[in-house]
Amino acid sequence: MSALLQHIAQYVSLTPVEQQAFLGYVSQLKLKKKAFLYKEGDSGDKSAFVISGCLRAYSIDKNGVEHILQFAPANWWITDMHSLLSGRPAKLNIDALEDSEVYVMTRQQQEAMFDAIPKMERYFRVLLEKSLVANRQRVLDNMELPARERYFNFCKTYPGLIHSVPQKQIASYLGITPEFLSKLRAEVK
Amino acid sequence: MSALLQHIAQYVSLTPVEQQAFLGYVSQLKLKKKAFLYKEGDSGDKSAFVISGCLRAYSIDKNGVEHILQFAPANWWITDMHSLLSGRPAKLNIDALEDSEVYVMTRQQQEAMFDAIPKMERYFRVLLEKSLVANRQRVLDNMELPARERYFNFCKTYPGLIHSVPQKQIASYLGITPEFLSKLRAEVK
DNA sequence: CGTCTATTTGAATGTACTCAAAAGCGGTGG
DNA sequence: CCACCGCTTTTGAGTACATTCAAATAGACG
Repeated sequence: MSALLQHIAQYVSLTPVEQQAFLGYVSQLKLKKKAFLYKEGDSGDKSAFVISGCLRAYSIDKNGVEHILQFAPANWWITDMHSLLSGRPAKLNIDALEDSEVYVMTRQQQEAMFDAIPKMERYFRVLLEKSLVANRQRVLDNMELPARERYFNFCKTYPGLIHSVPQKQIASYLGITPEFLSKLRAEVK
Repeated sequence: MSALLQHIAQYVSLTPVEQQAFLGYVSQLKLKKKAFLYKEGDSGDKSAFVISGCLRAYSIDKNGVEHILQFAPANWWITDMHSLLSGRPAKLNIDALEDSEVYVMTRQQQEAMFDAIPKMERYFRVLLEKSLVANRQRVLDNMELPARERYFNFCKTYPGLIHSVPQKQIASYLGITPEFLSKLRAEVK
């Protein structure tokens, strides 16, 4: 059974017919390491559910520095939500950190899907609630904690990622420079 | 007609019967300036929709410093979503910046309401999408922009708040000290 | 009015950044 | 299979943005 249907089943119970119908609104896609789902300026009207592998969403600031907004390991959704809602070109880049397999759903498909399977409103409503909690906590952490403690928190929260993604990218997620993260790590040892 | 029903009508159309039913799940409350909806440690199992006035949600860090996570002027929802979802005691404080009037809905009422009026899933799903966009942008802004530009952005985004809330609190929202905000403002003039 | 809080200003400090260079590591091709 | 190339990580020195602490001034509210 599809990893996505299993994930959905944690939040709402769909009938077999609804499950089949749902799968009609998504398509499957393989992304090689470093391949993009989309880049800044592209359409960005889709979201992806990661079956295996890991994606990331990041922006590039006016000095050319990358800032990672989100990592998406297996069973996570990832999208440039601003672009998805507004229909405007993406401001984020989304690419694969390793060979990955994802489901893709366009905003059009999603909207049609909501009309066809109203129960799915709840699934996304609940996921959005959880995302919002995590993002708000991240805002607070950035205000309350020094980089050192944000790094410790990251290690606790994403133990899997620490060994699979370059430090440079963890620094980028934490909002600090790779040099500074290196120094933090040095003083811990 | 209630400000809340008007707000809902922007996203989903309820029948008069559903509207009446909906009002059965909320209660109205007046908050004097500085009165709390709840404090850290309290139950926090409710959200509020601001009819008039303005509320704020903030946490207090281990040094006793306040960090404002959200302002809620008229027509905004505000809650400690983490507490709301987990059922655990609030980590945020929510109080009124001025005399305010709000609708209050407990999580229990909300869940019963979702079962009774499934259309309302969409209303909250859409609001959550918008909140998430705003929060993710805030995370990025904190990483990409110096305090000076975050302040300018704030002025553009919340022109109404600048004149009605103390600078101290704007600094707290921006993640800087009131002294530093004062210096930023001085060098602009 | 008088008191309490918010804001301003200044000096000293600290956390994190920039720039530069060296060392480590991984992948790729000869 | 090893050598080389490019990218990541480390280390160091100098710098900048923002904080802390302190004191003076200005404002708001009873």
